[in-house]
Amino acid sequence: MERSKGPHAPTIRGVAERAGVSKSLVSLVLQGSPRVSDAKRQAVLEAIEELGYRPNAAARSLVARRTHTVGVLLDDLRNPWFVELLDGLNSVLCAHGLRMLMADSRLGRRTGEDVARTFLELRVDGVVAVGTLPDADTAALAELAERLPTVVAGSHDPRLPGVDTVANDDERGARLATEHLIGLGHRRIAHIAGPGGVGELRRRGYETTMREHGLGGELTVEPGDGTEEGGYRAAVRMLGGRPAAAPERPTAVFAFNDFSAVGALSAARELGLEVPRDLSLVGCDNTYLARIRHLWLTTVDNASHDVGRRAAQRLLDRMEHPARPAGHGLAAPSLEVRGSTAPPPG
Amino acid sequence: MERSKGPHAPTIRGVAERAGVSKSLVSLVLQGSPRVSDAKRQAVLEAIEELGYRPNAAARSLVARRTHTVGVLLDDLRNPWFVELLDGLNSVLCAHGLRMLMADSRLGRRTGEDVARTFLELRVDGVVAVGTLPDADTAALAELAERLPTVVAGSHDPRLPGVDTVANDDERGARLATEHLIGLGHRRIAHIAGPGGVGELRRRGYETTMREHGLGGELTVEPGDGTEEGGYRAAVRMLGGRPAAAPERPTAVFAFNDFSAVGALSAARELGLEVPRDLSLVGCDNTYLARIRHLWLTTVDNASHDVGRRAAQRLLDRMEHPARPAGHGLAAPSLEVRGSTAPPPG
DNA sequence: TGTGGGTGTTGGAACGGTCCAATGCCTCGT
DNA sequence: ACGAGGCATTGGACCGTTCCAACACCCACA
Repeated sequence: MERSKGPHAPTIRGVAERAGVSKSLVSLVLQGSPRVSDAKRQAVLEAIEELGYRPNAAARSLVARRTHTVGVLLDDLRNPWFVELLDGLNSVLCAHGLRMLMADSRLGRRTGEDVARTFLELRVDGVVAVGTLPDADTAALAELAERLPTVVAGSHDPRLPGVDTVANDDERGARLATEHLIGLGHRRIAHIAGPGGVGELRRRGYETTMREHGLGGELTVEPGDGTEEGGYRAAVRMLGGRPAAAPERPTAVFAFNDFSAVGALSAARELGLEVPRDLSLVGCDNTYLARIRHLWLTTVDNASHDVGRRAAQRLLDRMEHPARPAGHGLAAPSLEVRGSTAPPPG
Repeated sequence: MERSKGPHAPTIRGVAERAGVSKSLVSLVLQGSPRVSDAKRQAVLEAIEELGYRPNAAARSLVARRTHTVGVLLDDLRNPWFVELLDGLNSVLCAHGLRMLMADSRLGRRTGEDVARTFLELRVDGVVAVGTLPDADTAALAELAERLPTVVAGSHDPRLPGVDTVANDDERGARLATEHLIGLGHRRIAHIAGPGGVGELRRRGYETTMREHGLGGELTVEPGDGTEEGGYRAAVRMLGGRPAAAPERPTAVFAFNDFSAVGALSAARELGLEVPRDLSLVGCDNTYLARIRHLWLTTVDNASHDVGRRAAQRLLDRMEHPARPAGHGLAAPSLEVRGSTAPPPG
């Protein structure tokens, strides 16, 4: 761990010496204080430029007790809808001079690193947990929430005291999808379910809508796990082993997410069903998978960018008023109609 | 004496007081020094537990002159192959007690320089730039590289003095793909090109291999931009307007990446060509797109995980020996044969 | 001519750790 | 019996910044 003996990074003292002023004055210039004479300000700025001085964030945050950094806890970077949400988060946080420290709890777990501990040691100003976290991390999040302003984005749980949540209205999104299919004339509409609280909400939205339209007798729910493989298997169970024209076969499927829907798409093709002629298919999340023209899925857009922006707002709010009771926001989803839905055959 | 502004986070002094020892001893315990009596160690650990003490990373790094943090500069989080690479990076860095601070230079677009400034102010111990950066950021990277250990991962340029690079061997990957197609019996093999230095290398690999097999006369290169849309258009230009059985129509296409390949897939279907019966298709990057059974692309796996691991190794190396001349590593790609390639028709 | 208030500038005390030299104590060899 | 040496423990200097109280200085005013 030997350090090169070369000159260390210049400090405020070095700048002061070079400009022929005290370090306090340099500090004032850095903070844009108006009570500095133009001559000295100029001298200081020149010295900074010449030395290539950069303030040391660690020293600064040590005395200021603020790091201007927000910890972002991700479940899995591989999930494409995260990116939209992060973009929304970032735009608002950036505008308020905060930076994001991202940690993928899945990447971290492999090496046994405790992400929560890292955030605490770094004294981040707040934490945003994105998506549904594995149960193991819920305890860690609870511990974080006791000490730091914390917001959950893109998921409704865990509902912890003092933790705001901002999510898309999953139940309403499921309703939009189901109503779209009913509007096209479908009656035998099945659902491929997904895991977690989000999965439950989407299933409930589907079931409620079906019942409201007098289709309670047509309810079909196959469990899935939110992966393409899971969607494929669920679809095979649902559609396979029956002749294509069997009267009880579903004519439409609403899947938990785009991955599941794409799995179902493959299953349909293998079973000789053409989408959307023989089978309509709706996904969820409007990931770029759904935008691929070879797939071109009708899907529910759940306004992730907006969720991210609102989560950031909540966090800023909570940083200013730590004691305020937790709020729970919902963003309005919309339906993105593409090529995987059509009226039922016949 | 004491600020009565509320309960600040406990410090090492608070722990010391509670355990009835000096702050120095607490520090020794925290560092796992063997020269501490069991009794006092126990007392200190209990005090830490009771107070919920966490060391302050800022204070620590202030004196240690190390932050144990590596800045990761991303071009675009949306690009799925990044994730594999990050995973590889993370595994090695974590194992050496370093954490990653990720910054998407596109998210903070207005400020390519700003990301660099942030990294400098935070005094990160090193920087990893992932992928091909936009030109605007190259200057910022050069400035960073002058002051910090810097490694470029997943791209061959920019080649800056003192900057190591680790990338996959793009030329060799293209060679693997082309040879696979030639081995199946194809002769009229076209290429959909991509942007940047990587695009050039892959094109060169394709061209060289074709010539080596006496197929220099069959070279066909259509420009693309690495997107699905670009791949689609290139394929339409290449295949459209000719009867399916035209003797000069390519029987196989090697695309710059999986996105382009998927675009080409859609174009083929629209033109009534069945893949792989009428047209073979090879992508590149082995993203999870290629793994979707509905697409099931033969593709080049460019060992991103390995690239990430090796980039981390380089960085660790450079952090210890800052003056060592820059090295340029290549990871060996492999071919992942799936369902989009077959012998040519007839 | 003294008083008072603003204005520009400064030294020094934090902030929360690490590290080093110095301390006191205990054991051991001679 | 006594100094040497090892060991556990401690105070204090330091890292690079911000902030505050104190300081000269100048000008207006009584």
